Amino acid sequence: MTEKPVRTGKVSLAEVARAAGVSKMTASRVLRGEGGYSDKTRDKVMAKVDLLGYLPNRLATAFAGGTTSTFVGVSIPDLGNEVFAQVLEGIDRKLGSFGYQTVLGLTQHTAEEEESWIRTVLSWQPAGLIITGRSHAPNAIDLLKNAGLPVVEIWDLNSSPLDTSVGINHYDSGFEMGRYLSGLGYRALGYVGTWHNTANAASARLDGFCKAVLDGGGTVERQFCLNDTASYYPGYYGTEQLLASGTSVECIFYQNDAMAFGGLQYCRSIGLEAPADIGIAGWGDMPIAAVLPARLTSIHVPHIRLGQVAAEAMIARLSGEPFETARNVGFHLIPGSSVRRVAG
Amino acid sequence: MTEKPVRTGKVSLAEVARAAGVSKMTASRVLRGEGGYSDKTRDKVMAKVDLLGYLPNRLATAFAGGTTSTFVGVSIPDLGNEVFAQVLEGIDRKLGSFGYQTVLGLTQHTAEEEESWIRTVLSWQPAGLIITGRSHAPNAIDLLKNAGLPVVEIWDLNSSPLDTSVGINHYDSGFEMGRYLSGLGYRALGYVGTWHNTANAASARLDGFCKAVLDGGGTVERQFCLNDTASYYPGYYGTEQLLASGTSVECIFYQNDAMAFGGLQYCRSIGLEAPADIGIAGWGDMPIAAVLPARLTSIHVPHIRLGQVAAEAMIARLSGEPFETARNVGFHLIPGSSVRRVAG
DNA sequence: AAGCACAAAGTTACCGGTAACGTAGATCTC
DNA sequence: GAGATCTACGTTACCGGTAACTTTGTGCTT
Repeated sequence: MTEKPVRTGKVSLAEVARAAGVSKMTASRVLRGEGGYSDKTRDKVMAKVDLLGYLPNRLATAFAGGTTSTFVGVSIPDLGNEVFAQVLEGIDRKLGSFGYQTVLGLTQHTAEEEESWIRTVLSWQPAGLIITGRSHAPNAIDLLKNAGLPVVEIWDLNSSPLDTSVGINHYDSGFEMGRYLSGLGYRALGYVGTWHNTANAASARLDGFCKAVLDGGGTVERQFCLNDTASYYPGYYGTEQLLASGTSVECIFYQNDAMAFGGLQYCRSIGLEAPADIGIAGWGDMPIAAVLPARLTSIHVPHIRLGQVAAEAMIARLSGEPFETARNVGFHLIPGSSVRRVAG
Repeated sequence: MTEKPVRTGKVSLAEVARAAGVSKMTASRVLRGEGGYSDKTRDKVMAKVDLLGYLPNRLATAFAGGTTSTFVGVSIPDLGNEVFAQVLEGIDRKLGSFGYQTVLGLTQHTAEEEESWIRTVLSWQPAGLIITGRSHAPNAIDLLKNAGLPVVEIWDLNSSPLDTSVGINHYDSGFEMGRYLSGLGYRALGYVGTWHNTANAASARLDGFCKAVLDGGGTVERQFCLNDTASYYPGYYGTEQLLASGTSVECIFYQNDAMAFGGLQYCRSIGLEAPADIGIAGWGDMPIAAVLPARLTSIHVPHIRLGQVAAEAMIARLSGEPFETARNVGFHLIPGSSVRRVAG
């Protein structure tokens, strides 16, 4: 049995200090580079750190100092929707580069899941929370207010947020799409999206869209896929349902590009081509749009950037630096060629 | 100035106990439902918990009891690749339902990022770690071994893992695709993927693929997109590069379905249709495949289930229950109609 | 050579819970 | 009715760090 040079199991600061022949406090100072020790002492301590494979216990540090942890709780509805995955990627990369860790929570689009997650994650004394959406359970709001930590609400811009909001105005983006399609002459419009029992950004888009279409004298036929992820197949299936409902539709607006692509494929499968036979509009300018032969009419949103800005907002709040109450990262309409001008 | 009923800021167990007129220990017992207190005492304590809005400090609990935390570190290369997003979703949902929290780490496909993340996350005393891939930095391996906690390596099945492995045999999946395409008569094959400076599952697939193709007397022309996310556009662009290289290629195997779709679109843009003019094969059976007019030849992998099983493995290890050293969740080839039988 | 400033340590107490053990009073047993 | 047992608590110590304070030693002034 040969003795291993590196110890298994936990090595505490006290053991390092004992091995180096100094006090815990001196070892602590060395490890934090705080100063107040000689070069010789530093070398002695660091040598033992390496030898013993010491890993600091951040739990103890966070707990002891009253200094907050480096956790940031991030809640996202689901990851099946590429858009949210990108936002999360933007957040985690930026947070990570500043030494913070993302504690993930998938809320499945329900306020109850969100509340329960908030309760749990708060009990871990996070530095702050980034949560998706602006509508929360009343209890959740109380929890967040009482916690007294930075809260960044993302996605749907909230001009009077709990703390800080980063996102875009989804209502406006829907409205702009509605106005654009109305302007092209479309009157009989359709909408295909998913439905979760929550007021969310997608429903805000739909509201804005309907307002613009109705203002223009048109109508909107809606089709929802219940409790589904806003991905390709629900777009395909939802379109089938919508077209089977009997009402004639000249142009369909989808919850996002993935659903729009699914819809495009369904239309093609029954011999309808866009934009000749039917108009197709998506939302989000998702990666797939870049490879389609005809540019998909959509709304461009800087997803990754949105995540990064949310993380920057969190870091600013944690450093005590100022940050706007509401930061709009903006969107713009991409006309595309999956719709066309039609006779009013 | 009206007094608010609910206190802001932190309320400690000691304060609750004092308010209820009992000792900290009794309050602690009530909160944990451990027994050893009267109904009257329970009610008194719970009333104060509600009144003061007490939230337990799990940091202190985890720190104190020596009981491990409920954090599970999960490292994933990136989220731009839908496949990983789905795996993560499977993991987080399952972990969450057992009361564990996911601490996310995006390693950007580099062993250095992974090592630095492992070091950081270990210092938070997680209950366990789920990490993607089987090749790690030597230091990272030491860290994991010394940490003495459950480690589940996912994605690329490892028959002699650090601890537990959950995944599929990527080499075999590539081999099977290679054999299938060879069997159809394809000899001049192409591969389009991304390249990161790490031995990863995708390169194992390519190795298996090449072996099978070479065994069948064929050749493989490779095209890599450096440091890119395996998504639609790199597939499009990589195909352009491959076809521009001059060598003639009858059929292209892609790193995944998203890239295959990108490739399909590029081919179409230059007048090549699959399977008539060129064969196209993907990998992963991603959501988009469900809405394409011609079934994409691919390898089906149960992504979400893989994540769930990984989480189950972790939970089993944490509960001290047995779990296989290596659990193969399996794959199967989907013949599809984006390839065809050709003259040998 | 006494006095002082400062560098380089060590000591003590504490963060918020929980394990382990102690104890007073009620109930049971024979 | 004395001892045994049980219930319902309270006390103490500790987890692994760090803040705040104290002590020791060294060199420099004057």
